[in-house]
Amino acid sequence: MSEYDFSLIEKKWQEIWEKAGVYQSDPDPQKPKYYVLEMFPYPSGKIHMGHVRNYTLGDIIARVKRMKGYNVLHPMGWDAFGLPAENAALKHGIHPAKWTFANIDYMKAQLKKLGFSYDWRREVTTCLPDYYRFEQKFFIEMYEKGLAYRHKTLVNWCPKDQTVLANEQVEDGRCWRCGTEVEMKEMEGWFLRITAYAEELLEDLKKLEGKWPEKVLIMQKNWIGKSVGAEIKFYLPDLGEYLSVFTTRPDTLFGATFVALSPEHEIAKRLAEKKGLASELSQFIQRVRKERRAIEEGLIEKEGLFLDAYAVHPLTQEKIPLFAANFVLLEYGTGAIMSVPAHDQRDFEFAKKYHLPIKVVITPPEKILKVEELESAYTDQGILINSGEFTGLGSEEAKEKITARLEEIGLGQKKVTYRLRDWGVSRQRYWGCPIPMIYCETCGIVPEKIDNLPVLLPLNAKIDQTGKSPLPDLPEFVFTTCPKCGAKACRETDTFDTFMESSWYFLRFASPDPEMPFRKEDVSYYLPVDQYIGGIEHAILHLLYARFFTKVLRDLGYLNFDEPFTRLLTQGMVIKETYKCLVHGWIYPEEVSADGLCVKDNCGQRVEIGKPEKMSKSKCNVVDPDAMINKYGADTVRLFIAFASPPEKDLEWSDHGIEGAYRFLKRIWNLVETYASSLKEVDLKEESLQDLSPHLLKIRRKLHQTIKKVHTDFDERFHFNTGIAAIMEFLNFLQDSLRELTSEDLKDLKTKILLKEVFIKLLLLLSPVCPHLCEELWERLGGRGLIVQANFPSWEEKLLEEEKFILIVQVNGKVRDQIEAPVDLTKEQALELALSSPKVKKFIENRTLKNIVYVPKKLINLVV
RNA sequence: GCGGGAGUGGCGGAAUGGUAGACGCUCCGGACUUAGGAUCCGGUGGGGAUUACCCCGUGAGGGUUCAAGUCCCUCCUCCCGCACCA
Repeated sequence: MSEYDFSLIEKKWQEIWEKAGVYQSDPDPQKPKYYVLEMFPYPSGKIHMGHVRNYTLGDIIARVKRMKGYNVLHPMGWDAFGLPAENAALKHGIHPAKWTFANIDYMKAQLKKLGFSYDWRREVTTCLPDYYRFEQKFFIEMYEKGLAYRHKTLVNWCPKDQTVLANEQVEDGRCWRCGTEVEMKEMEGWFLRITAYAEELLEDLKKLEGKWPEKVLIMQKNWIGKSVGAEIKFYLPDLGEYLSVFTTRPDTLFGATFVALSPEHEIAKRLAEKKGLASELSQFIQRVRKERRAIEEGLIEKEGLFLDAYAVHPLTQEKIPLFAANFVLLEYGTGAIMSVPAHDQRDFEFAKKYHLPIKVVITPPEKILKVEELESAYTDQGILINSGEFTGLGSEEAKEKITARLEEIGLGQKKVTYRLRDWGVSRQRYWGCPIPMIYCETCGIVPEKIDNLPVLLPLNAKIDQTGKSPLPDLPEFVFTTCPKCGAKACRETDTFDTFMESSWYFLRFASPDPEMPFRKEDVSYYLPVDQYIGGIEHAILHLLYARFFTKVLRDLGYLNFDEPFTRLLTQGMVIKETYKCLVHGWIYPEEVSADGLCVKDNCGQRVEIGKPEKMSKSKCNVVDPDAMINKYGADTVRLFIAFASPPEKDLEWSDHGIEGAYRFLKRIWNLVETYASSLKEVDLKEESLQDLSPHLLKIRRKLHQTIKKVHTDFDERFHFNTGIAAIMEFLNFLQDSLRELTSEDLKDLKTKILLKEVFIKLLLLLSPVCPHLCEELWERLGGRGLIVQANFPSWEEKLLEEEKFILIVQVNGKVRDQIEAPVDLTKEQALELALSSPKVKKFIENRTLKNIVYVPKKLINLVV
């Protein structure tokens, strides 16, 4: 009997599988398809445990579906443009392209070592012109449809990365990538009109209910941020024009005692000009821009600048003052609000500070609200008071009626507003896809001709220490001719946000065609993605953009479906405990002595064990996948990861835990190896498994119960941890049972056939998780063909039925006895059995039996 | 503040309203050994009786039910997301 030599086995089978092309998939209308996709990685250098988890989960699903007869598409690629490549260029003087491709090579080898079942023929690398040329084409088509436009706005600017950031890429006022505080800057850039799809993006979330995590749906919904209300016009006598405000509470209109504008609002600027307040306003603007972050955190009070002007209330004709206020956002609604201090907390605070009138117009039904008693705004709905002819109406009704009145007199209308902003896609970066636009002095903005695509990213550029993009300084890139008039013209030197690439890569996988982005027939066969798997961190950005792209491409005639990802699984993080020394801060586990002291620099301080956190270098709690593969093999790593916790929860890495997984595989290996040679030639005929001895029947029954359980857990629930537990449980049971067999028994053909069935099916069950080990043992057992191409084992429904069961006898709901009984036990028989138990008797004597509840095949409860 | 999720042994985690703690780890004991950090066997929620008996136990408190970790109400704690969005 040989030992479990995982490195030999894994290498052997990886080569055989690759040679045989067992994971290749091509469209086949005769077979049902299943597209399982894991979020492709950024080639950062080497894979981390988060990747291993993500791809292990996807691989198990892919393998199970393959065993279930699906034509499984399971691809992998590289999200290869991005800033880290430029940073590496700066730091190590290596070209971003060289760095990126070296990383891809390395990481690809790592993925191969883990035995993932990818169809590598379909590999997509987004920094290759083969890929990004089509992205340029899509952009031009969007431009021609009015979905892409150039626009000057206040943008989020990261001073360190020297680039613009989308709203989505600003986290807590900091750059999502480098953590530098973000500044506001006015800049021109390209935008995609995602807001045109806001309603559909919101509405279609309903199609994903029950298939995507609820959390993700809610996050998307909030991000889109639909509000229904009214746009209301206030006349400005000073300018002789109207100012529009947006409100969700037109029912509070009579309580409006002032109007507030964003300081950046162009009407604020014009008014200030007229009133001689221009310098005050521009100072105010500068301050607000700078303090924006602090304002949002509530660290700075609400502040305003009185514009020395009044607005006319559309219904009362009252003149109310006009302020530029630091809490009014330019980007939302109309950039101006009607302020109702009695019923909005922000307006309330502002009114208190500037001693503005507060007018109560909504009151709860129980008690009339009085201004003097207000300590904060009353923001609930209620009954209208002090509202002219609308007094007495409920809020909901009043919203309708007041809006209708405004519409009649032409001073307002119903209005829907979204929080979602258009997607700014320009980045002042080098390592990205060039934006295929040209600026011509006579023709203006002209898209590059489709035939001239791709606009190649020049690879001869040098990144210098300023970190700025070298593209504007490359004359051979910048200077070109106008596609329209042929005159000298300049290219756009910005590149696309890398989220552009990840917004359609899943389509390219289905059909990596050199001539077109994808063949329509391939995409309509494979798409949408049946199961998408990735981290929750992409709940908004990537998933929203990909949904948007899908809808745009549908409207451009490329696709015939609305949503790209039918089901979504967001896996939890891989976390590990941390160690903290008072002197050294975070330290490595190796730096902690057995008695819990820090041994770094002989420091000797007590070490605190921190709670588990996401693996990171700075916290010294990273576990390197390579090291684990070398120590235990890919199968063990995969097994531990799948077993340690359910997919959507965080997984705590445990050095002891992986030992346990390794132990389990060695047990399987030793067990199957013990019998392999004697069973290899045995012909597995299921028909000869009738009339088994009770002992063998018990084994067979347990096997079939396990198959069913694993099927449910692996194929329906995606709870791999419990499925694996069931396999472990079966192994424990099997070893106990085998111990009872004599050497005579083992010579019996029937026994041998049964054992062959047991081992063959056991290996099949485990094979999606540990394919290498199972393939090797499958071969040694004389399994037919390759296990990775075998079908999922079936189970016999009638075998699941036991003849006997353990009757739980409860008295008043408490378990008092357990009695073995036949499954067809009637209620009367159960009662008789229960009453005959001395343990039960003890609890019911001297009491009257009031009720008997019998649950067949389970329990009987005697109520006394 | 709003929204979502979670609180179960020493730990990770199991339980269509029906035996709480499957499975794994840890720890303890034993076997085999020159040795074992290998392997195998047994035990391992708490308390008490110590043979096979009882009591308590799923964040806290109520409720529904023959029966509650699971359903309902109130509260507490933790994690995550959003947050001056008018």
